[in-house]
Amino acid sequence: MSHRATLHDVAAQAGVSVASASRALIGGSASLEMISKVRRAAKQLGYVPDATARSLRMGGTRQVVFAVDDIGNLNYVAMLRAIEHEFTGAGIRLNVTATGRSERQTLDLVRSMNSGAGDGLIISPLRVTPALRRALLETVVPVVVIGSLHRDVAIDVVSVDSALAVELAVAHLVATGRRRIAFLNGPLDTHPGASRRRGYLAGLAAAGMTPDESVVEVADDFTIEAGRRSTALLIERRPSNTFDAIVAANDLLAVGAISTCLASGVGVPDEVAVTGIDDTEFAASYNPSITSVSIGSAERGKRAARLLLERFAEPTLAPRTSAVHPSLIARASTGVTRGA
Amino acid sequence: MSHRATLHDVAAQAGVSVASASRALIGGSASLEMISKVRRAAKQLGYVPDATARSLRMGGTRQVVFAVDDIGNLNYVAMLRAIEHEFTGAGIRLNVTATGRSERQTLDLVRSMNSGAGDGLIISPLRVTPALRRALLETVVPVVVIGSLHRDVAIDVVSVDSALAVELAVAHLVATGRRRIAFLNGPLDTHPGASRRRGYLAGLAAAGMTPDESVVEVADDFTIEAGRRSTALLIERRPSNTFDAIVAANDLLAVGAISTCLASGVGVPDEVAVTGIDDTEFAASYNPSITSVSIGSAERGKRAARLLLERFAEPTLAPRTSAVHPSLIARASTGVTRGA
DNA sequence: ACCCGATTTGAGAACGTTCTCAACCTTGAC
DNA sequence: GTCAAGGTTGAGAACGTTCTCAAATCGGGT
Repeated sequence: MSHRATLHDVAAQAGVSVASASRALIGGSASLEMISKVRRAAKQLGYVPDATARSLRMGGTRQVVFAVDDIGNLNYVAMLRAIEHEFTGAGIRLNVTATGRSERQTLDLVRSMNSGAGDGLIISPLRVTPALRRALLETVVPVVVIGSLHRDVAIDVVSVDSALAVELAVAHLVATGRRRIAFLNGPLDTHPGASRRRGYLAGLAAAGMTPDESVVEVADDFTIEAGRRSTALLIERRPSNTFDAIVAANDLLAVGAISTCLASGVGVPDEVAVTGIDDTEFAASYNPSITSVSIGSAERGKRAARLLLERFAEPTLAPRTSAVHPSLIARASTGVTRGA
Repeated sequence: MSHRATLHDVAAQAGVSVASASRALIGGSASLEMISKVRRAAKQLGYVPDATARSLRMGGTRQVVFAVDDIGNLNYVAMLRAIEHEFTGAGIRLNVTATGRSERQTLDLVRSMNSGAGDGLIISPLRVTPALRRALLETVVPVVVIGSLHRDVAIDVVSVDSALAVELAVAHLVATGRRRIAFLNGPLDTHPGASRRRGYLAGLAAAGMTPDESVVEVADDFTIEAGRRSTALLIERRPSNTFDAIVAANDLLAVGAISTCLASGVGVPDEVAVTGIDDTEFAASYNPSITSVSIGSAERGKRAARLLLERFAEPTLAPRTSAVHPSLIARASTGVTRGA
């Protein structure tokens, strides 16, 4: 096994032409004798077709890239699983890459699509910069964005009303008797950060409450650690700036908020109720279990995959937008005891 | 832009031969005038080299595959990050694929390496079946296994003494005064499942305790849900088969154990202490924070990446094994209050 | 026996790149 | 003015596959 057997070797071994060998293996018109001869030779040599050569000839790797900012967020894992499930049937391999937090890395990835990194791209970017928007538009393969593009560009999008998600959380807290609702947001230069802030303000307005910036904290990332640090700041400012609830912009921030509250002797949900967003497994399993607004991560992944498959089949389709509706799941962190 | 510009187009635009265009862009011997001419033409046409064609010609995609059973396990995310970090410097793209729990899927993936899915494979399999071992040996590209192969095969391995990890947990529980230590294991047909069971028995023996199978449960997966179900069974059998500690075979099982204990009114750590393994972010952030044995996931990822890079440079190297040592991090779930 | 249509086969092009090789041009030394 | 050495260029092969097209073979109907 000094070197992989090629189709040429198989053909020679079977005593037929390369063209016939290809047909026999791939299923073109070939006699039964030819098929069995070639199959035998292929098995004997341990022949495995070269995907690179096939891609070059056929024009198209059967690979789709899924790009995500933080692979450690279970939110994206749910999307990933749904997408993978949708593609395995179609014989498409999914290539997951974490773009990290640097725009540079994201741009490199998007541009690499033009050099044949895959036949399509599903991307869920936290930050949509003008450069990224331009890069996405210049991509030669179809792209589906999970999130928002801020502007009307000719790209398929699966979106969710992120602001509404926060409004639902605020409404739930108001309905369960909370009166001073703090807000633990993620970075404002991200799409979720910006729209969730809008939702927070809208939610307060709907309840006839006036916003108070002294109970609003902006974490520098959507992570547990960032949530911890920002929550500590919120607690420090009490009791002069008091609150009886925290709306966190995602589940990881909510976990950071709860753990910091408890460590500081602030009872959850007795003194402070906490809500998250994403409805990850993390939220359901935490102690106390965390009330969270589902923004349909699995559903969004599924839809993104289908949009891409449809575009593969029909490339001239007009760009489409698919919206998923958020829904709140009440749990112990807002005083709702779990049913059986 | 009906169709991507090729090197041929660039050469025509610049009025030179394809060979010269290639040299000018790649850095072969070429005059300054040639370089600037070709660069200009390339920019003008928006030329991006085709990775597939280059791979075919050069023999080798600059891509490495990382295969993992459960991408939802933060343990693997830590490995992933470390591996990615190691590769980005070398200009290698990492292709992550979750093989799910089916052996079939894993085998397909490993075999796909022979058709050019990547230049190397890092795999962390829960179950090493004879078929998988054979497939790994037949792989034409270098493979690094994170875990264990059960047998002496000519493949690079990064291992950790998984049994010792459990022994450390048992010793810690004994040292903190626990006397009846239950064991919440994962499936026995997995490598971690089997070796952690050995560690549990060894740990008990070292403390002069006799094992009691009525306080041992085997979950059918290394997940929170499975941990919940099995812990419920353990609790059901109390108080006739009582216990004051649970050693869980990983952090997810530990979370399932704690949440089920608390839901059943069993205090943690007062009545029952719980330990996990993997030292994931989950363990550190849970309430109570979970004592866990770190098995150096990030370190193992880093070493695996380096082993692979070294083998790329020196393919004839003898197979090596690199071992990481486990270490226990004590937290609240065993009654240790966290320091500042 | 002959011919027409249908099926099977083989030779070779093509995908886009890099690399080998020979031809060409420059430069400088005698 | 000639020659050698060195650098630069272009033609074409090669990577391994699929596909087009024409040649060859086979079948049956007269």
